Amino acid sequence: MRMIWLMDDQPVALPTRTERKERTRRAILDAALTLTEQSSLSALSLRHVAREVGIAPTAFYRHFTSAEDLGLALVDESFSSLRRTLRDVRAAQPSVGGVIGPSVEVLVDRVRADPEHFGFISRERVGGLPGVRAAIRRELDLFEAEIATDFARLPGAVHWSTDDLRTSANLIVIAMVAAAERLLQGPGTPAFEREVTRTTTTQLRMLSIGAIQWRSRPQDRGGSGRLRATDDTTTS
Amino acid sequence: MRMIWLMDDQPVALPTRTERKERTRRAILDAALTLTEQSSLSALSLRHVAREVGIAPTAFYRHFTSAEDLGLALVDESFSSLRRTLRDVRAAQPSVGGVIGPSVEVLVDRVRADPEHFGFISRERVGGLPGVRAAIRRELDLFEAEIATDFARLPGAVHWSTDDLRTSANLIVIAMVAAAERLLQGPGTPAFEREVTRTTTTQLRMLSIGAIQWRSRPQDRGGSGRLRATDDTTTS
DNA sequence: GGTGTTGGTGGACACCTGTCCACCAACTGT
DNA sequence: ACAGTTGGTGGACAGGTGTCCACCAACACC
Repeated sequence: MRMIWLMDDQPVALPTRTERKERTRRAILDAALTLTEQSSLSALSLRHVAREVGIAPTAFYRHFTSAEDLGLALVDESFSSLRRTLRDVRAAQPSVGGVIGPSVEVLVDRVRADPEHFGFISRERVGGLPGVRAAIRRELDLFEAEIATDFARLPGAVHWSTDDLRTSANLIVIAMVAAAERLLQGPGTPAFEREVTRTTTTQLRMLSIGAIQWRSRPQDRGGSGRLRATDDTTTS
Repeated sequence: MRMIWLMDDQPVALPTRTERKERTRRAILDAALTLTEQSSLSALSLRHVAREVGIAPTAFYRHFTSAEDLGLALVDESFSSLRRTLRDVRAAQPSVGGVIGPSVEVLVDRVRADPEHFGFISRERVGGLPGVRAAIRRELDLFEAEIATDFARLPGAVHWSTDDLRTSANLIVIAMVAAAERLLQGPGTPAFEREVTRTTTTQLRMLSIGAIQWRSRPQDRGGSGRLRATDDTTTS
């Protein structure tokens, strides 16, 4: 920010060039986000965006080379906050069971706080520009891998196959994506949000119970009916 | 079909008017399906469809009142075959565990046999025309309800809460939708299909194990570690 | 055999689309 | 103080869009 002083000694903030560029860049991103709310990025009109922002259509190219470029920026934005928050949550909780509740709550909070970004992700995740779709899948895969790593740290996990780790982590990611979608498509009432939170938590708990049972099976087929303790997964 | 006989006594099939109408209707549906393969229905150009079919743009309105109308017809088409097939599978299998394998195989087969329809569903399920989205959700909800009913028929299910029935059925539907999407986005190789089949089957088995454990909990909290027999869910 | 119905035509309408271009004013680094 | 850089302008381009309209040929029915 560049300061200049007028005659009456009042400092006036004059935005520097890079600041102004960043500002219209933001405006473009925001406009794109609101305009794609009802359709998809591939159907986004560049002129529409320009009109919304208040610039000439061609000025768009000073910031993004294409709609796909814009989309990738939006993907990055959308995930960065969620990724950070969830990582914090998982780092703070020692057990897998303990991490479920807070994780779902974080997800619901983030989606509520920023529906446009998550709506964008949910829409572009399937069908849209291939590059954007790929970027989103990469983020979700990363997320899945982190969950699998968490699982691998569980006591007794050394004997679980890598495949099954990924498979169960995948289902968890799927359930969370589905929860976000339900949240976005349903009414924004607190009651509905609470219901989605409850349902999703239940689903993840069921799942982790099943996963733990499942994996003890291959090396203990036909053994006694006695199963591993599952306290980890029920402590909220 | 109206038959006419030429001089040399060869019967020639002359399509009646309604048959011809039905034929171009089909052509429109097919064209719309291939044209939306890369984008969404809301971005579908009516003129493009007409060109593909080989009719004048305005002739479209003789068959559908709008793009949404077309979309609803496609939703109906897409689900009708799957719904029928899955219902047969579930009717033929007495146990929930036994139904998982065949169900997943049916799903994979149907998706492979008709990727255009399922791609359409997967894309329009989120973001697109609201009416179409609602129709798809209705179909999935119906499917979820049927699964919940199956669960309710399990021995010992009388004590399970309706909510938990729906919650677990919901996750099953979610996992199957996700499987279809993975199948559609990944390579069409048989190896990949087998892997998706295996992964999804595992997920559904884990899930049903977890669900069974879960529900026995509320009325038996703090009991022995002994759990219900789960043979149902492991017999393929 | 005549008549109403109907699937399809083709032109015209007003408007919207992405991208190219020359141009400009003002901020920046020296 | 000056020259270069840069964010933004506005017109023009070739084309694409949905929808309206009058019109037609052929099928269906009585």
